[in-house]
Amino acid sequence: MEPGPNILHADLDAFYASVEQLLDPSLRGRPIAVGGGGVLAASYEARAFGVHGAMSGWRAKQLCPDLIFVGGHFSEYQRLSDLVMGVIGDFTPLVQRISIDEAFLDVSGSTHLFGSPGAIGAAIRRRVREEIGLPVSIGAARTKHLAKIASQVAKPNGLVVVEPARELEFLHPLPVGLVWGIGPVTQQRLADRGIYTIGQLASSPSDSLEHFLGRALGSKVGALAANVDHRRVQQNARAGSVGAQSAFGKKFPTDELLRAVLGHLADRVAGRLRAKHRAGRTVTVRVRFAGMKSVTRSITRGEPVATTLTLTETAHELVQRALNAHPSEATISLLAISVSNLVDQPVLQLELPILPDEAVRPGSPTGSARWAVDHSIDAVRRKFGRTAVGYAGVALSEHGSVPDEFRELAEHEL
DNA sequence: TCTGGGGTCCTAGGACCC
DNA sequence: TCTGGGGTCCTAGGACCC
Repeated sequence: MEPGPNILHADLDAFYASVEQLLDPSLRGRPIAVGGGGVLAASYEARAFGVHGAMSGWRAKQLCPDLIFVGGHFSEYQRLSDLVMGVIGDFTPLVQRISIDEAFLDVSGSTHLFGSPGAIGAAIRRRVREEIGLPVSIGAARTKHLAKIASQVAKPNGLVVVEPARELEFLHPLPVGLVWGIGPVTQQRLADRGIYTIGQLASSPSDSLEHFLGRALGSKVGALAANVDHRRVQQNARAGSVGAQSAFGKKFPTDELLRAVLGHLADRVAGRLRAKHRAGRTVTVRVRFAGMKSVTRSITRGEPVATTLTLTETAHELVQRALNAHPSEATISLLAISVSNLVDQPVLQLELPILPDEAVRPGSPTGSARWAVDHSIDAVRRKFGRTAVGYAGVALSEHGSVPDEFRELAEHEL
């Protein structure tokens, strides 16, 4: 007996923009973009004009002169997303939240209570629309991969159930770009070989697929074509890295610039690590040069890092290394810091005399003093907000055009 | 098409150990 | 002394996703 299409993928439609239209009824039915200088999210009315995320504001205005720009209501996004997840949680405890606007559900244990997967999908959509006021699209299938493709096909504001007997029939006419893991580069490579649909992909010899797609993607595609996707819906996986980046146009990498930007980035990253009671052994920096070419440098240490000063210093050394290796590049346009190889950093450890990242420099605080300073700053910020206090040259630096509240909340755009 | 920010996963080469 | 294979970790780059 065949298992039913018990995996659901729920995806909120144009999430940020839909929230803005919910909050301000005068925006409903009109082309809007969330963001100031650039478009972070566009309503479907705006997308009809070709406006999409990651587009500059003036370009969007060119395409759609009536476009209305609105600022973002960030805490509302999180609150409404939590409400939606709450509705979903009424139907099954097996929920894997992938991002602020997207989740997988396994309803195999719920069908005896709520009916078929299709009925559950319809009920979720109805409740989210009536109780919260947001459109959500849902795909249902036997596997996560297929359910996600189904929800993309269902957009906007639809429901698509892929019955097990009709999986290949559903899949084969669809464009290869819907396959998870096939982006613009691979899509172009496939197009060069005359492959545009998933059906064409499935019927090309698997060894040649692996040859030019790479083994990992090749076997993934093979598994999709053969409908053997064994990934389960998993609850709450923890992040494996924490990072931040800042783009600032072309600038000369003066020591002043490096200190200001890296200080700001390290402050964000280390603060988030501490908030999660985590620390990381590997520090990676990325430097992007004027021509969009970028390089990375990383170092892995014995002791995990979570203090702002140590992270700033480590990042500075790594960036210096990257710059030294490319003496012909005069200007840079982006800096990034990421910390990975994360370990738990129990609060208990804050009181031990020997503490992580004990790198000591003349005239600067020791490791334990750094922890103490960071935690005082964290505490004040929790009470009075981020800008209340910070390291000199960090709190007041205004590098990067994107306000901090916009960061961390990327919405997908298709 | 002039490009924002936070992540994941994979590959390949080299160092090092057994 | 030389050679070899396997495993693990680190580093750098790239593609992709939301």
